[in-house]
Amino acid sequence: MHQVDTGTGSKIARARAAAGVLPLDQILRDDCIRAMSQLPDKSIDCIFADPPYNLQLGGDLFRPDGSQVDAVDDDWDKFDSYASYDRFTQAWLAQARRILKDNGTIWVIGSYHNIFRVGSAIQDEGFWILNDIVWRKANPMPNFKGTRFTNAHETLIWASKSEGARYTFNYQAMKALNDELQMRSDWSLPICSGAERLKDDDGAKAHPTQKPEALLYRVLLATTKPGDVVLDPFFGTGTTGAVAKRLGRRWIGIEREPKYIRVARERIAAALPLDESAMTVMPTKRTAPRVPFGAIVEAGILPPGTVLTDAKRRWKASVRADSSLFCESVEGSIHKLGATLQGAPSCNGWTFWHVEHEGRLESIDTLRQQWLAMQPAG
Amino acid sequence: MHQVDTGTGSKIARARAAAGVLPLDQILRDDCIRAMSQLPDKSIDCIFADPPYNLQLGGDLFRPDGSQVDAVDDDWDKFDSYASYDRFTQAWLAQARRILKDNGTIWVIGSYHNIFRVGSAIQDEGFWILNDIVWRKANPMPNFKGTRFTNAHETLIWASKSEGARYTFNYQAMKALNDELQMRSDWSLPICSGAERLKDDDGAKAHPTQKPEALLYRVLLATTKPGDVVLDPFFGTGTTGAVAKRLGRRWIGIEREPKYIRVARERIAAALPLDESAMTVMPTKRTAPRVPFGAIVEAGILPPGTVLTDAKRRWKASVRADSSLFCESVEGSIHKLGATLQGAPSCNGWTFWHVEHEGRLESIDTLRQQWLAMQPAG
DNA sequence: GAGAACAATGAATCGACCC
DNA sequence: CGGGTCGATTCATTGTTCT
Repeated sequence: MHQVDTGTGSKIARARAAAGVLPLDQILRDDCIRAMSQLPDKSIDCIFADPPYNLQLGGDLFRPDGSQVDAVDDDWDKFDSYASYDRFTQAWLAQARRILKDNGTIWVIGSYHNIFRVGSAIQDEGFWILNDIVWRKANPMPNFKGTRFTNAHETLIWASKSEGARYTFNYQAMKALNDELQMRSDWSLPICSGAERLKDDDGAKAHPTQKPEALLYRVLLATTKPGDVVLDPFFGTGTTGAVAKRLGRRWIGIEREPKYIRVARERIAAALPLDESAMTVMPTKRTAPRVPFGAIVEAGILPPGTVLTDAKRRWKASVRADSSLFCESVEGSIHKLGATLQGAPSCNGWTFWHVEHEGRLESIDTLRQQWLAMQPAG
Repeated sequence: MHQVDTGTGSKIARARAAAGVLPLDQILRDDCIRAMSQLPDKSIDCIFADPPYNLQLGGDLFRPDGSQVDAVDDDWDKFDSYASYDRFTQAWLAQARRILKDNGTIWVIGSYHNIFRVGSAIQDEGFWILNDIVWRKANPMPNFKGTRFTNAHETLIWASKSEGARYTFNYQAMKALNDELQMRSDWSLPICSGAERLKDDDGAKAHPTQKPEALLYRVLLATTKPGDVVLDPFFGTGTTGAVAKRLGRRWIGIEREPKYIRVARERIAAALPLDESAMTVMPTKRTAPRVPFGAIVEAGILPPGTVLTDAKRRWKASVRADSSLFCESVEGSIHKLGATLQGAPSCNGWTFWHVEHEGRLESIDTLRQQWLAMQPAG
């Protein structure tokens, strides 16, 4: 039997759960599968799950400046094999499915390490995938060794219990949140840092994978109603609980680590429910789109092989397939090469380089304007 | 035996394939599994696959009892259907793996309908996922009913054949394409439309899921070298072939539908290869020729006794005749001493050490460039 | 006190080559 | 295979210290 960790009243809560009454707004200190197994059938409106990713990291990783990356090396993320991870996934999803209401939905977040296993298991359990959502990280950690693309996103799966289910989707709320445009399946949000990031007494991060509240805010606002019961079987430091409380949803958290529970309990106690009016607005920072010169080349506006020149035709350079320029034996980006040729510390390649067009020179910055005008909004 | 569909010379090409010579720059009109099964082991540098996600196709080929399945079959529930799709996926991935070179990589694109099955199968076959890439569609089709988030992206998986493989990744080229910032795992590109979208004589789109050339452009530029052999087992109307030809890569396409083959062949014939100079990309510095520091000293560019310092002049070290450095009681190579002094695990001595030149500090890396420029070609 | 410079850090499957 | 050496490699944001 799980232990209801509410500080007071845990025996009462346990008895209630056994009697089919939900332990609302509480953290259950237990293994998630065992804790879920004690909750009644079809009693939960929405499940948000952030399971271990099974990262399978190798040795230590150092930044170019020599500092070491603080990796996720916790025991809870270690599995012997894909098969063992799959068994774990199937087991907790089966319980999740049992306790979910027929019109409830489930969210699971993961990365390429685990999300394909999780997605397959969700389908195999009979859930019906409604969307996969990409959380595009505004400020991801770079790839320090230059060996791959910067791993700049995580994936969420949103699924109903079955194909025909009548799930909750607050279409208008999402549209309002997105400047009256339909909310898309890619969400650009910063990672959790700064004041929001929970710290231990010694200043170290309290949990290695704390999710931003803005992410949960959007999830719960989109797919639950006020008063709905939201369960998070991998509660950690309680982002789901804090946001649920703010949005006037009921919540249940399951977490094994007393350390995380302590932090979560304090945090949620301090969270203030929002006014009804405040619930519809959540300022999201918008960043102006940066146009890489490469986009102009990829789009075929300025094909590789095109010759560029400066305004006074002192230098000529050719565009290459990767949008770098070369001029005799020198090469580099539009900015770098412009700087090198002039012997300047820096150079705005957009205004420096020109292309012959109808007999006269045209700055490539005008091409950038054209390209921007061609782009659909969003 | 597949049929080599080149218009002329198909018998010759078939004979060559059987003899272990690849049917380069050709479309094989055949089922993809059978066609791949006739290609030699470890012969392909890169595979790009856009497998179908309509589940009938899996059933069409792999229903357990061998019978044919129509588009809609009530007896054919979704679990049988997933199993069938998984068998199909496993079968073509196994062939793909066999014909892929040990240092080759595979790309697969899909949506939430199939990508989780495919990703799991990729891992189960022993491939090692390097990245998952999100193609963020700049102009997706809206969700007309307002029942879900606008499905505004597709997912690509990029994987090497095994964990330790030395795959091709043109890091600097990608960085150049993204205005000197690391290329991220989310790519914002418009969907294929307008003049690029291939049409039948009656004006209908020639293929339902034609991919934009810009997507393949980035894929091939990032993870293949000129002359590499790229295989597309679901060739469709030949986007992979057209871009491969443009970028100076060899290609092999496999496609069953004569209608698509006809369109693809015309399209690729019309594609123009880039000049070799335009095809060149920023070199990865890891493959640049190595210059021993001793050569700089021997050449008299930096005579023994010269004093070097780091950029912030925190340390001073003297060059000895054997090109080692010493600083007080410590000594070592330019790299080792830099690491030791900083207390870092490693250090690039070329960029760490500087020399006073005309009143300002100059990195010894510029001396390396000078020395390289002095050397006779070859 | 304002602003500049510096330091810290985030779910990461993060090198190549010779002996 | 292990061990040693060369030497390639980071972006956005937040917080702290210095001028």
